[in-house]
Amino acid sequence: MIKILVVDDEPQIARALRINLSAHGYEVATAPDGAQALRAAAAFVPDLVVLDLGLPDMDGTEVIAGLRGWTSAPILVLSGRAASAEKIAALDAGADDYVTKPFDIGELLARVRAATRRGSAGSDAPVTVIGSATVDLATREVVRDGEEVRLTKTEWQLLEVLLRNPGKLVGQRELLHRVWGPNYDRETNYLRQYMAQLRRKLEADPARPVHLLTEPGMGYRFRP
Amino acid sequence: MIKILVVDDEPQIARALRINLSAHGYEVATAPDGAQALRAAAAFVPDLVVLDLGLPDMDGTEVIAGLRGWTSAPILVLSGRAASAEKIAALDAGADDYVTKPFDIGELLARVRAATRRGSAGSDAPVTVIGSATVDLATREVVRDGEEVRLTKTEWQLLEVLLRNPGKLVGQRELLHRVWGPNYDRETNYLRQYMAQLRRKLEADPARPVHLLTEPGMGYRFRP
DNA sequence: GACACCTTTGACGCATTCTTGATGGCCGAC
DNA sequence: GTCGGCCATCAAGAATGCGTCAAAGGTGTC
Repeated sequence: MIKILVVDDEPQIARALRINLSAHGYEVATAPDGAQALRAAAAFVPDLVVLDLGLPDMDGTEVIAGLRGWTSAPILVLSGRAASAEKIAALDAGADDYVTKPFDIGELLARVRAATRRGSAGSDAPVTVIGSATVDLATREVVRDGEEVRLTKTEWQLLEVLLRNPGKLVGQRELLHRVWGPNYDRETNYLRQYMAQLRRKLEADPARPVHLLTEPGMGYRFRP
Repeated sequence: MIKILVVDDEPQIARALRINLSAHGYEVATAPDGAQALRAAAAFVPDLVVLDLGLPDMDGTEVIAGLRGWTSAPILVLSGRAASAEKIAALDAGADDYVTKPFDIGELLARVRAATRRGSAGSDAPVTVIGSATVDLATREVVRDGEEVRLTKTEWQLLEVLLRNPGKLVGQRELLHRVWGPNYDRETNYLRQYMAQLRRKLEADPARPVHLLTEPGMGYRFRP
């Protein structure tokens, strides 16, 4: 299910959005201010963020920057201000769309559809092959030599980040941030522990990995 | 260069858009109606389409459908009609954004940036060629004569600073500052050590570098 | 409450990398 | 011609980071 994080300090709007989005099959979480939004995003890992710019504690562009530091999920900005300068600042900070209040809920839903459609169409490769194993990120299933392989929640999260960036080096800080949250940036021993488990479950020779590679001092890389 | 196709039947608007987009470094083609737009898109293969919905010959959604049949380039719709139903129809037909006229040109440019940023995020290739080696800063990969070359963290940091300033002289103090931090401004021996390693790994003849050049007493320079 | 499973921590051997020192070549200054 | 500064190269010890094993909390289930 597509996960959406709604950030708005006005309870009525947040509630209305939650109801409408839920009714259309999205999984919704809400946050009332910038700090909680960043924390919720780290825990919830949304596929899209609906962000009200008029938050009490932080500037909207700061929240965008905080999100863009580790996620590329679409950000749809809501704002009462229609000034072009505001829109430009938000879009250039990393937002994907900008809607001025009052907004039509149908239009907002259409923009959400447009944003998620693009996000999932481009880089979604639901099934990945790692040696003799087949990983399906959509159904959360791993089959290896005909046998089903069980992965824990943490193992899935870690594997998913790597698989969604095929061939690309993913920094250890980024991995820790996206799997364990912002407060675990230094716990590289977690990475060692879980990478070893993934290799044991997926690689033909766990001691000599071919697809889940270590880049010492920097991070890890999935090579197709 | 990023290519944009502008589709508008009003010559003034088409001209204004062409001038503004060209001034910002885009390559622009224009088409005055739907039929020519589809033909121009096939020939021009744009990275983004700015599409006016009020075309004389075809309905806007038809044009969108015609484009979506074979390209996933972002489509940014312009329209004089602000009705939500229109917007929803266009977005669900495959458009990525919808701007109502009259529009602010700065905002349009920001939306163009946002759309192209997302599109190019996946396939952006900031690859640099050093002799027979190919350096990809995004994926942190170096391939030389078909073989993969491994660089350490420090080597990457040093190389990245040089590659991001192609042709430019980078002072030794700046290099030391950016790679090792503010307390190493005088340790020029580090630079010698690591420049030698980089040349050994990248240059055809490490003793006679062609791309990673020393400027005695000043710093180093990457020549493409 | 007992059990199984997952997560979190700690410790150790090992390989690689970083740091440091020493040597020799090139070039301009004197 | 000699000297001193700057650079390239080589060769160590020191430090860091990784993989692995093992075991202590935590959590949910039966």
